[in-house]
This record gives sequence, structure tokens and C-alpha cells, in this order.
Amino acid sequence: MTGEVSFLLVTVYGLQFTEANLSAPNIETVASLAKRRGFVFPSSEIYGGLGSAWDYGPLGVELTNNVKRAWWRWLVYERDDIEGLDSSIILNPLVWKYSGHVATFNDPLVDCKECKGRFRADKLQEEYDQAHLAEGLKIYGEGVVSFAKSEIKCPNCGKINWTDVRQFNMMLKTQLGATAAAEDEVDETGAQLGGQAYLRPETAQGIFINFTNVQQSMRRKVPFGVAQIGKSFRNEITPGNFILRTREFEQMEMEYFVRPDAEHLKLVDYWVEQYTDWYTRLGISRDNIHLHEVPPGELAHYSRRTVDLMYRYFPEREGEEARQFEELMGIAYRTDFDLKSHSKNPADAEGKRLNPDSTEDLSYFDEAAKERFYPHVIEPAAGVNRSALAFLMDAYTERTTEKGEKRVILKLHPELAPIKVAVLPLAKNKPEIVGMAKAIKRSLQPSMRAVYDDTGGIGKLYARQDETGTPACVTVDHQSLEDEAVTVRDRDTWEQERVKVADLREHLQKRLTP
RNA sequence: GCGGGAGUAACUCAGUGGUAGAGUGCGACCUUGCCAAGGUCGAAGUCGCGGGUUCAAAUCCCGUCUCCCGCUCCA
Repeated sequence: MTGEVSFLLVTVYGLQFTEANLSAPNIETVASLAKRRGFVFPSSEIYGGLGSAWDYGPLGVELTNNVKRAWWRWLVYERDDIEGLDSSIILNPLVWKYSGHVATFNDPLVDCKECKGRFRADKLQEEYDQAHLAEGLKIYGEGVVSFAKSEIKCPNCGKINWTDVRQFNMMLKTQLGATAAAEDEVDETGAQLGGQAYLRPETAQGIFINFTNVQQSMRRKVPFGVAQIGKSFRNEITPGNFILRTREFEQMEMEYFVRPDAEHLKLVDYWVEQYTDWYTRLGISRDNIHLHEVPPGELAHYSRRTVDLMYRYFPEREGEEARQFEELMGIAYRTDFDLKSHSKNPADAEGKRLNPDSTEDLSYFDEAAKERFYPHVIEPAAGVNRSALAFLMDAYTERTTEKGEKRVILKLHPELAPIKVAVLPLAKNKPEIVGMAKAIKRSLQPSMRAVYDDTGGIGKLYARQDETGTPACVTVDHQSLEDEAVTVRDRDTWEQERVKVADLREHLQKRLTP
């Protein structure tokens, strides 16, 4: 059957090509295509740029919008147990105090003056302490990092010549209103209050503090989830790798609330499977996804188990295969840590409230079981930008034509493709043909993203559309004027089909929803 | 922050003291009409910025800014 089809292709259209198995372009190749074709531009370029900030061009914004829409439809519309939310980026600073971000998003850093290596002071201290414990020695100054006098050696060069320890807070700060007088007001935990505010480092907290609002207003029973898409900000020490790690990024997060006695660890596996399916259904090949169980010692402060979906962003890296993978998204079991932390009721052994600032208790009353509890949370957190990059990389294909020319084809899933159809006139000097092509484009554009292009020969026009992932091209020729039919050409197979103009929209819509 | 690399046309780059260049792309016209065709013409750069040396600086010197890669963190 397949043989017959390709035979037809070759005899009818006289086309031949060989497709390079380039499922593995590097980031640089894709970044260059992305810039050339209007997906992603370096931000603030005319002022010399700004490190690791990127602007999404006309095609890029279509792609990221499509990724977000696909995700939202999948979770919020096609399931019965998830609601949507859009919380604000700037929240009361107390949210970050009680979420633990003020304390734990502070990384103490030291540099070795000898070899210029940079390390996290707390981690070095911990290793040092553990090594001493193992030798049966006492630990001096536990928890106090004093590198200037310490015996801690640089793991890199073995010398002891440290800079001072500097605090590096990952949260971006900003100033609210005319409250600068209270600017340096600090509470006992070191949280800066007053006019100090933070740009959120994750969207999750906006969901937790709205847990009761969503549950009550939508009359939800546990288990249920809340999904949110939005920008987050982290003052990364070292951003880089194109849009993979940026200080401003967009997240698609979902908090799934369950009973405390639910099988949490299995639920992590369930969502790992769901997301793996989602990514592969939209075009990521399974071979390029690698599951990573985060070791207990490396878990975030709120997590008891985390599994990362890693994508093969660096196929060119040699050595251990794991080096080729970088995090695409993570699925974390956050326990009841967040809901409890933001609630006014929990108290310590002496009856002292753990959160004296909260005015609400975010516990949940289960009517059926007649019990009150803090729901536990499973959180799949995905990056929009990282996802878009993975989709671009996996779609990138190179094909060599029979003339030996290299053509790039972006085999994006039709749901993600920035442009769904391009209408092209075969002869741009014939006003009737041009007029008909433009009219067809206009008739399609209310139902799908359509473009018209006549600035080149037909081969160049096809090549352009292939490179930006347009699934279908519609070509109007002389014959079209007679028979009211056009040629529909497929991006992946280059196969052509004659379709009546009257049936065109329906035909294309069928193609776009495989 | 430290180390390395790099800033010349929209893009990729050449140009090492003497009139600012190429390919691609872009625009117009002619020709052609199903997989990046050909021709003619054209627009486009204060050579990152500031200072110095020199008769003369994209080029040499000093300063400065920015980007990229590596060292830690995460979506």
C-alpha cells in the first residue's frame, strides 16, 4: 500500500526526495531558523539587547498561543475535574514569606579566588559537615557559613581562598506605590515588608491562596484541580540556551487537590503518563523524552517526590546520554505544605499559631466522610517557552531534493502550526488568478489562520511555507478559473490533491484535526 | 561575579592604516509557470559607543557598553 502511494507520487508529480533523519537539530540551528522566520527575536536588540530576554514574533506568538490553547483545552475543557484561574503576578509579600520562597529562594554563593569556580555555600557546608560526621568528628559552627576561616576546600582545585558569602535572592523585587518609607522594614525571618513586593517566581501560589474561592464558587468536591497559565520571574544567576532558561518565562501549572489518604505517589505516576501522552500526541517523539526521578536530597523545599520530564535539547552532547536532556516540566507531590502554610489555624505544640498573618483557613470539609482536612497536592508544572522549543526542535526536518538542494520542513502538529493554510497564485501576472486567490484567502481567514503570498515562484513559495510549518498550501492556477477547483498540497508528503473551492474549507478543517 | 569568544547592510560573514565589500534576503520591471528558475535595475551600513595616536583608523592604543559560551539554579 505504502509502495503504491509513493509510486503514484513519483509518477504523477515527478518528485523525488530523501529525508535526512534529522530528528536531532541543535538549539542553535532552531534558534537561527526562529529568528530568520519571525518566531523569536532577541529582545531590545536596537539597544544592544538584554541578556536572555526574547520577543516572540508574528509566528512565535501564534505558536505559543497554540501551545497554551492546546493545553487549556486538554485539561480544562476535555476533563471534568479541572477549573481555570488567572491570578495576579504581584501578590501580598506575605504570600512569599509563608510559601517559604523568601527563605529558600535565597542562595548563598561563594567564589573560589584560585580557580574562579562558583559554589553554593550551604551545599559545601553540608558536604563538609557530613564528611566530618562520617569520620566521627564534631561539627563546629553548624549552620554557620564562615568561609574566610573555614577548612572547607574548593572541590575544584582543593585550595582554600574564598570570597565572602553573598546572598542571591532568586525573586525579582519591585516597589509598590508611595510606601518607600517602609521600604527597609524587615521582619524576624528576614522578609522585607513595607513597599517591597515581588514578581511571582511561580504561578502556583496564586492557586493555593484561591483554593477556597474556587472550591466554593464552583461547588467542587475534592479531588479536583485548578489550572493556570501565566508569566513568572526568577532572577537566575545564569540564564541561557536561547529560550530554555530566561528570567521572565511563562508557566502552565495545575494544582490537583486530593484527600490526604490518596495514593499520592501513584498520582505522580498518573500525571507523568498523562503529560507524556500529551507531548507525544502533539508531535514530540517518545525517544526524546526521558523521565527523571529527582533524588530525595535535591527535592525543592515543598516537595516529597518529583519526577521531571526531560527533553533531548542537546543531542550534540557526547558521552553519557543523560547529558543530552534538560528539564521540560516537573511533576511534584507538594503534600499539604502550601495550603497549611497559608492557613490561620495550624499551631505548634504550645498552641502558638504558625501563621499569625492569615485570616483564613484553607482546609476542606468532606461532607460525605464528615471530616475536615488540608488537601494534598499533585502539581504538574510545565514551561510554555520550553515546550515551544521542544516542539520546534522535534518538528525540524531536513530534506534533500532530487536536485540536491537542502530544504527545511517544520513538521509541527497542525494544532500548533502558526499558519494553517497559505493561498498561492501560480501566475501572479494574471489578475483573475490573483483575485481568485485573494478571495479564497479572505473566505478562509475567519475559520483558520490563513496567508496569501505571491512574492516568488511557486517552488520558493512552497519552500517558505514548509520552513514555517504551514500544513497546507492552496494553489490557484489557470484551470481554477474554469473548473472552480484548486490544488491542495501537503507539507509532509508534498502530495497534491484537486479540491473544489466550494468544499475547500471543510476539506482543510478535516486535515487540520487529524 | 570570574574566564573565554564576538560586535561591519535585515541575515551570514570578508575586509589588519589609504574611496565600505560579497552572498543571501528585500523592492521594481521583464520573462516563466507546480516544488528555493533567469535577466536588468535599485534601496540599504555615522563599521557597538567614547576618547587617543596619525596627513589618514572598521583596522593600532586606552576606556566603556552589549551579546554568546562555560561555572550555580529551575519551568
